[in-house]
Amino acid sequence: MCTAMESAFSDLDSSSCDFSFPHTDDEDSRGSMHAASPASSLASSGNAQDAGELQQKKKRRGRARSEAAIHVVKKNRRLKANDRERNRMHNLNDALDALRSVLPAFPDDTKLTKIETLRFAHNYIWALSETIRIADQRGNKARDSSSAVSCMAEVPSPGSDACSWASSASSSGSSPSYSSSNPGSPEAMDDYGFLQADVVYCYHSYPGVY
DNA sequence: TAGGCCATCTGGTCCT
DNA sequence: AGGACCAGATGGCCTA
Repeated sequence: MCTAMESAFSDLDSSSCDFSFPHTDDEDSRGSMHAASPASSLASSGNAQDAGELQQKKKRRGRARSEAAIHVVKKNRRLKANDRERNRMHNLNDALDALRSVLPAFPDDTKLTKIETLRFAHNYIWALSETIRIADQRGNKARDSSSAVSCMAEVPSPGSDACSWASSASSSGSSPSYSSSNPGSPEAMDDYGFLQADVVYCYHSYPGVY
């Protein structure tokens, strides 16, 4: 948006602050800067009052210049901070994209919003955890009864059709409600129509969310 | 046109 | 002092 402005300021540092000053008292006094030589000649003429005024002018000019320099330094710092903040948000968005990529996809290919991505991931992780837990339970039972258990990985792999798995997931469009309750509670999953207590999923593979 | 989502800017606070 | 993080403000874009 303000790249031109950024580039304009990006290579500014405190050492290069003598130009590009905003409008200041200094500017107003620049006219008198050029008129300084006559003034100095006046001072050298022995007029003590004029000499005092000249000193005052010099002081004012110096103060204005340093204020302007501070202003530019501050502006430069702000622009650098803006740049960092932009990068930080880009990184955050990249992480969100990475998260989206390992979540089951919806058939209509609508990109999940940020909040949806986080909530979906929250539920998805819970579902996978439940899968493991239930599979473990089944495994123990199977061992006890010496019968083989065939596991079907029903939890969709990343990028697969989430709706075949979470049938009602898209029923609320792209704005699924979110249960802030304990992820371990079944009602937390109901929003997406995920795992029900009587449904057994076998853990197949963990998506590589980082 | 209102509302939702998003990117960006900004100032404040905390941490190293 | 400078960077990271955060939350509020603002404006643009899109959709119902």
